[in-house]
Amino acid sequence: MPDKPAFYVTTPIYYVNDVPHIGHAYSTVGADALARFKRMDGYEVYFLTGTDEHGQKIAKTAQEEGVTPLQLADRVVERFKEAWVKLGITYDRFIRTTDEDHRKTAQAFFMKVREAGYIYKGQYEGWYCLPDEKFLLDSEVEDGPNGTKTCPDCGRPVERVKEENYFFAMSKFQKQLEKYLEDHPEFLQPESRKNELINNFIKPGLADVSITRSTVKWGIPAPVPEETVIYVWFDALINYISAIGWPDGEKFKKFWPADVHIIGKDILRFHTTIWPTMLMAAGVSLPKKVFGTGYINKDGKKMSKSLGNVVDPFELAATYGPDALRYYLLREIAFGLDGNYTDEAFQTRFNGDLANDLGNLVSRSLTMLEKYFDGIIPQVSFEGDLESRLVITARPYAGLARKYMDNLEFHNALIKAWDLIKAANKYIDQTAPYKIAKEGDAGKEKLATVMYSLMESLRVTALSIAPFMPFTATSIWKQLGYADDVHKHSLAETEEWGKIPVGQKIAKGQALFPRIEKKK
RNA sequence: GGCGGGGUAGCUCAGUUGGUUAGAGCGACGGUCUCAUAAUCCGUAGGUCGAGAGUUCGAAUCUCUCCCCCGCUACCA
Repeated sequence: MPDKPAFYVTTPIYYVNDVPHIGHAYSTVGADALARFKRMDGYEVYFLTGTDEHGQKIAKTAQEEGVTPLQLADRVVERFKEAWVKLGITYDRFIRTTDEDHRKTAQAFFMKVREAGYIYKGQYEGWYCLPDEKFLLDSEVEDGPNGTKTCPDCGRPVERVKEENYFFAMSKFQKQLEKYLEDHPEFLQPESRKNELINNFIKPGLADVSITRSTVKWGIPAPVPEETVIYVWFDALINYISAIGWPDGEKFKKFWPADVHIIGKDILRFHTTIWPTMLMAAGVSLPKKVFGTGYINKDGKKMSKSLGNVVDPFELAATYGPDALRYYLLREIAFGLDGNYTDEAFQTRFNGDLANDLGNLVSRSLTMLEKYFDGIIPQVSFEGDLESRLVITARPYAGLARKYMDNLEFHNALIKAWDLIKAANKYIDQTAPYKIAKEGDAGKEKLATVMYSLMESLRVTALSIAPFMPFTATSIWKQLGYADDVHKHSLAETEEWGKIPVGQKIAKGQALFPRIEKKK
């Protein structure tokens, strides 16, 4: 078997201090659509997701709940895994930063960077709140009376302390990083965030970062004589290579460098400063692309627990189906921009695009095939202009979708997939098979052509939407009478016309997307 | 304050390197078919392209000034 080209996509590893929410669902669904698309397009894909489990916050939350940090993490991890099953996420590995191989790799990576001379001992200076046993940043402390500083949590005065820590000499990679960004314009995406990052963080100068914490206990022990743990970010970022067996695992050799790290815009910074310079320090090549997604607002406002306007994606998926949620996220919002969720927009997308356009097309087409040909796909007898128009609509999809998917423009790929759906609805109107049917035997050949063309349209549609709406694609595929798995088929098959087997018996099912009755 | 991104039909947005009457979807209005989830399909809607000035034979698209909105400016993940 010839070697397939490799494709490696990652999501962020989610911090287990919070249960899965729509932001997690968004980036993960996007990564999944991309992974599925690439698989269908002939790539050997490795799709990584997981959880980030170390750090002071986790330790604190666990303590408050009277469990160990690991117990807390175990519980939240289950929530994530369940969530991803429900949304049809096809990850290859769910990595946890508490996994043994990750811990070892993180330590080895630390050693490697240290041996390379980029880790040194230094003084970390900052504010410390003694009662809370907590380090605070300059930006976190608040002004107290007489020029003193106070703790934002408890209001008590903080003191200036020094801690001996290990530092990563990020500043040494200033020039190298700037050059890399210049030479690789596609590295930092979306474009709109690029200057923001470069001007704010990179050009002003990279500062060395303290990468050990002796006051934090919950973390990976640093491979140094002192008792101290590796700073969570240094630990977490390494997941992308520990998951595939850096430095000499087979998977690492095959899949690294990653094709794209999909992340939230809030952590774009870490992925375009610390991460690339860490890799430079260790002599590892850099990922090809880092893509920051936007936030999803509710009714134009930031979602927050205090506002009580948090949208539960899993409730939506349970009510309207996982594909309705996936479709909304990928079609309504341009990946990379901030998006908005409203019940109205969801309903409009659902009824308009899914129920009326797609669901109804499947329904009306299969019903007619049952009525006119007992559900058996007839031999096509001729092809006219109207049929050619369907073919012409279907054929360019694969090429355009490849281009869009490489730029993570999911919404554009979906718009193109809908071209055929719309064209097929129009085709029915233009050919009016229900009228031909009344002509009896005289129109039989013509009717066969129309019905065959419709089945072909559905076949191509099922393949086109499979990466985005896997459950729906499977349902259409089965209704078309196929016994195998639509997801095992290839994107290239959308470019061919006339593949659905004559004589195949369809099996019409229930409505794919029952219309949502208007509220209010 | 600094840096960045935007202001285009009622709403959400497209508008490549400046070039004929500025586009799509949704909504609205009118019409049509009847296979279908009262779905589809067709037509209509006329927005000073934030404001002003400039460059040009010609600008939504380039330059300048101004107004408004948003994001980033944290060794928290």
